[in-house]
Amino acid sequence: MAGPSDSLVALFRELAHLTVLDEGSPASFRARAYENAMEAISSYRGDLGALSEKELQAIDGIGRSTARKVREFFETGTIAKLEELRAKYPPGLLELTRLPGLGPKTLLRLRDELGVRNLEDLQAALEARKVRDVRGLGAKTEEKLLQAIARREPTGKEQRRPIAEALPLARELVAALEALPAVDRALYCGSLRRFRETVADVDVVAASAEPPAVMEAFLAMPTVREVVRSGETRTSVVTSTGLQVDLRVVEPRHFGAACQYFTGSKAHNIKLRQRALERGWTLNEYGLSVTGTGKVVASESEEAVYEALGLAFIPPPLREDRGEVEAAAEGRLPRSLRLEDLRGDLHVHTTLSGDGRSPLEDVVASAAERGYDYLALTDHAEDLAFNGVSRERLAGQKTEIEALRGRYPGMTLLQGAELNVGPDGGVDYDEAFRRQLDWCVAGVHSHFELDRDRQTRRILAAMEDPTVHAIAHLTGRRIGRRAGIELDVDAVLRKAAETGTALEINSALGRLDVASEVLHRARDLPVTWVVSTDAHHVRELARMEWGVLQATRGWVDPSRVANCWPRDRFLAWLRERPS
DNA sequence: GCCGTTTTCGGCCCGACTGTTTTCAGTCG
Repeated sequence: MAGPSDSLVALFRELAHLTVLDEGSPASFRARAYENAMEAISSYRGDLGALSEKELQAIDGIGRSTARKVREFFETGTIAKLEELRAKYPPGLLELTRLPGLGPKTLLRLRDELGVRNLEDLQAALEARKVRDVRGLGAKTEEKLLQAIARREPTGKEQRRPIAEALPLARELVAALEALPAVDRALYCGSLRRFRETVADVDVVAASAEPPAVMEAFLAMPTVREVVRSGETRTSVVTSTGLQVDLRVVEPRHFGAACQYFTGSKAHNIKLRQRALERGWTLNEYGLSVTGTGKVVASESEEAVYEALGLAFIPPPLREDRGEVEAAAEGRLPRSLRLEDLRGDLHVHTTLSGDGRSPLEDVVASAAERGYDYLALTDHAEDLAFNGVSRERLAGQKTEIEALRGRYPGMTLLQGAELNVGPDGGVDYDEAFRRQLDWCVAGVHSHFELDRDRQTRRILAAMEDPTVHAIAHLTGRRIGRRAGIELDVDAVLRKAAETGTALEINSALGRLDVASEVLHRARDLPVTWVVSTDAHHVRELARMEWGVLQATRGWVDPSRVANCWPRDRFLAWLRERPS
């Protein structure tokens, strides 16, 4: 959803980055204020450009200075302060801040004392062994920086990885750790547990009474390619895929506090620690304790930490400092979705689709095993190259479904299709044929290159079609591989509220489409959602758990999720739709 | 730079690891 506020957010991100360098401090309060402003800007629903300086200042996280910069941006297209910093710290120098191990203080000292202005300068200084002459730096630092430069491209933390890549690895590692006799429990934390769509690294916490044994076994795991650093309780490695993994080993009695701590986000934890301080306590990875005496208030479970702080338990996907701490304090957190809330799956394929891998019978049997009350079969409609299904074959499937209905009386089977949204919003077959189907989802599978206006009109047109019940994977993005179509998201959300057309939350890890930012943006709008797996194989029916986390992250209330409704209500909703 | 107030300046979160120190600063998460 590219719009003016997105470029504004990007400018503040750059401002924060440059300010850390300018002040020579990663803990710069000014930089943090810019980051808070970023959050305030991106979560503001409305036209920021229409607000006066005074109105801007009324927004939490925006003060006099930021308000002025926002106005400046809308009036001139830029921010003078940013231009000034850009001139002071050219891109070549800025690039060096991405080198692991090189912080702002050292970088500025290298610039002032050795005249380092870019990567080439630094490399030359390192090779000439001049860096060791700078006070506070030595031969080891030279070695470390040379290595950091050498492996700059493929590994390390510069490149965020899609969740679809990191999550399976994290699960394997956790399972391998839990299989160790020395390990009580293990859990992946960090941004992965918060269910961010990309991650810079994987954080794993393990509970053990014998940390050295765990570290030794961890370092010996086959996936470990390189050891970044290793201590008694904390170790960082790079895996064979280039992903960094940080393992923290704690005593079992500290497990909950450690998981809380390492799950973050940073901003969420800062809020929590402030709350602890107000109560005369200190919160760290070992627990919540009384400042001074060290008497433990809570440490064994995350639940206990939140409870002691007077907060409802905050599910990890919500921990982004988007107002969840305040909401938890006031008892108005959204009721999070649970897997068992889902009463049916409304987007699944069978072998009828060219890319489906499980036959109809198996798909229906698996859905029944999951205890679903209803299931919609949605094979690809005819316009999709290779994989699409003709009217005749769809009619044949209807007969098969009819026969299966007798065998699964407890589950309502809906015959549907996944329609293709054409460049102008038209969909497959003809209206009379589509009306014979029980349930249609419509999604974008082509023409990703159209401009934002046309894409928006295209989606709005599909939503107005009375035979379209839901829009599948709204943008068509593949995380880390293909950007989705650009859309005026607010217009789409308004249309969804107006027409009652549901928006799908696609559970495939590579999609997670609708994005959580958009879900969050819609939190107070009367939009109907469906959480679907888009399964092409029976094992992919299990993806529903990811859709649940995605919805949670987006503050989606289960009362607005159509496939959380009991069958009677769901079917009544289907019948009621205007046509 | 924001916030809040005992209104206009002071506070703003915490610890491990590393490398360079002679007691700690810088970086990272």
